[in-house]
Amino acid sequence: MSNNKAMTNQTKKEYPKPYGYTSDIAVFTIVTEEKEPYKPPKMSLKLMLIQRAMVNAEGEKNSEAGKWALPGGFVHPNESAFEAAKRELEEETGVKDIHLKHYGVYDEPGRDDRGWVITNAHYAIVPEDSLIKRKANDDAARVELFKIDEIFSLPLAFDHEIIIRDAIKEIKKDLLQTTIAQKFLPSQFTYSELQAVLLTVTDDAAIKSDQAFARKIRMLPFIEEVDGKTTTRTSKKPTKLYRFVEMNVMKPIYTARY
Amino acid sequence: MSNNKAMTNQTKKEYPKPYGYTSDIAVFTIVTEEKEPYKPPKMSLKLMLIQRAMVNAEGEKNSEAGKWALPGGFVHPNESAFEAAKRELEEETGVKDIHLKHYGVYDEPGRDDRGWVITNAHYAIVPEDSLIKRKANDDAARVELFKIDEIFSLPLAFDHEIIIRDAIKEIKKDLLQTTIAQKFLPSQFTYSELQAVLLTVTDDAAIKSDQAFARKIRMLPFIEEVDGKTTTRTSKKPTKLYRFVEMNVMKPIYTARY
DNA sequence: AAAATAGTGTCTCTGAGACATTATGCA
DNA sequence: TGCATAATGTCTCAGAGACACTATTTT
Repeated sequence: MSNNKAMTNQTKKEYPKPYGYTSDIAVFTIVTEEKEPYKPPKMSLKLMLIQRAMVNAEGEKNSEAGKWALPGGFVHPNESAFEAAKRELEEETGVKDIHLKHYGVYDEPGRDDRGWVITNAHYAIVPEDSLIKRKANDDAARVELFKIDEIFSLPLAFDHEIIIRDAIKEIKKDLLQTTIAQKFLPSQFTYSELQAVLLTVTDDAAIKSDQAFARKIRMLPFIEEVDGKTTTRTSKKPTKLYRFVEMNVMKPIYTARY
Repeated sequence: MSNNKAMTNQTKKEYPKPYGYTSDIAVFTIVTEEKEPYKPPKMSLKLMLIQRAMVNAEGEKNSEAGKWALPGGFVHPNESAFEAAKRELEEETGVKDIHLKHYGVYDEPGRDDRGWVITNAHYAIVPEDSLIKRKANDDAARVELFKIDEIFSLPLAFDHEIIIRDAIKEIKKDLLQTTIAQKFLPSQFTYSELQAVLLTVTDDAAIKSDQAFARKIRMLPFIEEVDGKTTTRTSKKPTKLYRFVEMNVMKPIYTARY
């Protein structure tokens, strides 16, 4: 705000106010598909969706009943949308200190039939087990984890299709361009575990190749070897463990390698 | 939105509605500081700010009077915040088809003394000359272009300090990580012109070095040589011209060079 | 011994970076 | 001629990528 003209207009004209202000959260987890002993994991990126009830508390037919939607809710006036997302996520999953990122605003007129409702979209990364717990807590609403390629054959509520598409784009970008992959991993991990996470969103040959990736990981400035410690959880041969180092990574594309 | 519980709560409880919904725009331009014939340009990134009037149309003292602020205004109910930003920018500068990007939402309770006002922040990239034109059009409000390092010694209105800090961070990131640098350049440009744009936001040795950059530009997949054409606007020796190629760039940091 | 994953040795090739040199055309 | 900018030649070095091979441990 705060253009002079807009300001003076506003104080007399009283522009219409939005009807509602909400927060939605795309809750992602990476599930380990096959985990046999001494095997590197096969992982798969999944999104949590909630099926809307057929009727509301008054027994009236719910809008968008039966369709799948992102968890979320109204922002309280004493909090920001980000705080609301954090609160709602905690109510849903019982997990605190979760990686949460705002990635978009959806305010197209007509996107919600209840009126002018603005929503802030966030994505969250949660460990698989906290979602399983949640599911047990609340069997009233149907909660499911879906693989990325299953989602768009479901009936989705409101404009959640586009919100979910954007969430997927965002998390894929962030997984490859930032160090958030660590949020899906134990604090100490093997090269093949990091590789499995990255392979959920990329086909890049340099990441696919085991040897190439095992070599590469040691020269990444934001990853360091955990001295001496090994694990056998991914192979029979004891394997080196790595950890992320706190660091801001920012390589210009103009100096990258192609 | 659309958690079942939140939904039913809301339809009876009528959560408080925001008082206002606004759009702010951080308008950036890159001005050519010295331009002698046959010289590569020295460029500098600047941000447009508006000084708030002392009194409003009713003659009352304006809130945050005299302080510097981003242009912006209230979102109309028949448009999105992005459209509002586009409209307001056009009203300000008279320029259409401008690069505009949403980068943040500011909704902390108490950020605006008029009440619960949510603002969407965008940044825009406009050619230098359109801002000069605008300045001439409207001498009622003081409009100035400031260098990045001058901004934070100014008195800034509302929470615009943090909004501007984020804008600068965002545009710096985008300049180095995407191909938006082209928005500051003519459609055909020399290596030293692109270099000058990038040097407004980075010190990277590989970009600073003339020879290194001149070589590098030819192997960037998203830039191609304009065959045969040359210009002498940056040197006495005729210089090759380049253009951007439409392309999605996305190199994982895990395969970058360090 | 067989199987499976981790990790290294080695070779080739590309490109980064540094430095020197050449090319061009104005003043 | 002198100068400034553009562009190339050349050398060295690091690392990518491919392939083969070794290492470790379980069954």
